[in-house]
Amino acid sequence: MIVHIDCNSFFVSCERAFRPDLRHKPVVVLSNNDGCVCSMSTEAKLLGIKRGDPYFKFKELARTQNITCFSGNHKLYNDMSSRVMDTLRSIATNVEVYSVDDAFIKADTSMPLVEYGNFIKKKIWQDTCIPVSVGIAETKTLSKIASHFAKRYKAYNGVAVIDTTEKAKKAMSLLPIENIWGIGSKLTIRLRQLGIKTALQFAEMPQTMIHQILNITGERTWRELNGERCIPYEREATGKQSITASRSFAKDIYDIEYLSEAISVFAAIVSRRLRRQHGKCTELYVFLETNRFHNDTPYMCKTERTSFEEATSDTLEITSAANNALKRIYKNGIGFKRAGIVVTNIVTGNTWQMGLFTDELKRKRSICLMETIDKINAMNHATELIHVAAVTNRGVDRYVRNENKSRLYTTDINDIITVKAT
DNA sequence: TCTGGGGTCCTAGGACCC
DNA sequence: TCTGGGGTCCTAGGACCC
Repeated sequence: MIVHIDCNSFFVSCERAFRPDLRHKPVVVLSNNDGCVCSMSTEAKLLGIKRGDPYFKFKELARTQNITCFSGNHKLYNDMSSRVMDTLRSIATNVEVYSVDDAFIKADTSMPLVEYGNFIKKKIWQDTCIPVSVGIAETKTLSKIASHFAKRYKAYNGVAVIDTTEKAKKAMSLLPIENIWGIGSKLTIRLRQLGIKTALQFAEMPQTMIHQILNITGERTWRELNGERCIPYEREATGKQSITASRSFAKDIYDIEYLSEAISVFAAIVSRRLRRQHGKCTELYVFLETNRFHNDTPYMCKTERTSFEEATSDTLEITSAANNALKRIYKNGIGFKRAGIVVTNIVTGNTWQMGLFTDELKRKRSICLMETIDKINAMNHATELIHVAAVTNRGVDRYVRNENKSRLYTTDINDIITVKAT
């Protein structure tokens, strides 16, 4: 059996772990730039707040209803996530970390399944103060459905097990298709046009029909609902195949100097992440985007691709290539709301294709320089001590709104929590 | 005034080859 | 006069996820 563990309102729960006074109160965590809702507590949901709602539209409601709003503090959430995953690893040997707030494990236990689920839930709460929902079923897709029910219906007390065909059918008959893992907005529209409304109706569609209207991914979902395991179980997280760094700005940016500085910060971020996974890239995309929500100006997204002759993770090389790409797509007089960098074609390990004219000495020096910079920067969590000259150490944050950020309770010694005796 | 960021996988269609 | 067909590889973009 496969166990799906899903943290409840994860970002909100991370904030609450250090602010127990906020339990049972409406809380939301906003996206970068205090843009829209990323995570909300049930109490906030009951007040009508939905995931993705823009902050400016409910700011007044937040004030009158005493909704606590946090800016995203992703360093904290990532650290809390790794604590949750560590607890899971102490329980099972085959943890698949699926995202920051959910994971799969294979049930390897003699315990009754509901008891096992409760044990996991309790242990994570003990270790991290993060509430989770646990779903157990034959396939990943069904275990996702189980955890969905565990989260939404109080009677389950956070643990739901689907271990018979009858239970699977019952659960699926109550689940709208758009809540199936793998069925997004486009497929929902198409399926609804065919009169398919519930997961059970979808699962009972004839295979010939599935072939006609779905691609291989959709078919896999259909098989999984019918109890056939076909989404592979990936225990070891492999390195990323692409790494992105991007931000929306608080206002439209017209100045190429500003953009260049942001792009240089992104270059440093992706280079560092590349080196952290012992990877090098050969391809780089730089993109600039105008505001999608302005009706008076046309939406525009310009992307420029660059490739490196030899795979690299050198900040200087990536920064310079990214800035050259920026110059090629920048247009004077256009205000850009978002910019970013993506590196792909990542090779990992010590073997990679060398360039024809590689300067061996230069390459060795570059590796040595990057190692040294990483070591020095690792000594200070708050700001980077060493960065490319064009970049201020305020990073991209100077263009980004971040008004209600909580402290780095778990990763910065200066932010560690103080306990008062009463 | 104000609407996120970081990923994966799949596929249609173009480029290219013989 | 008459102008192929089949295969592979690559890539941009779509769809989906959290």
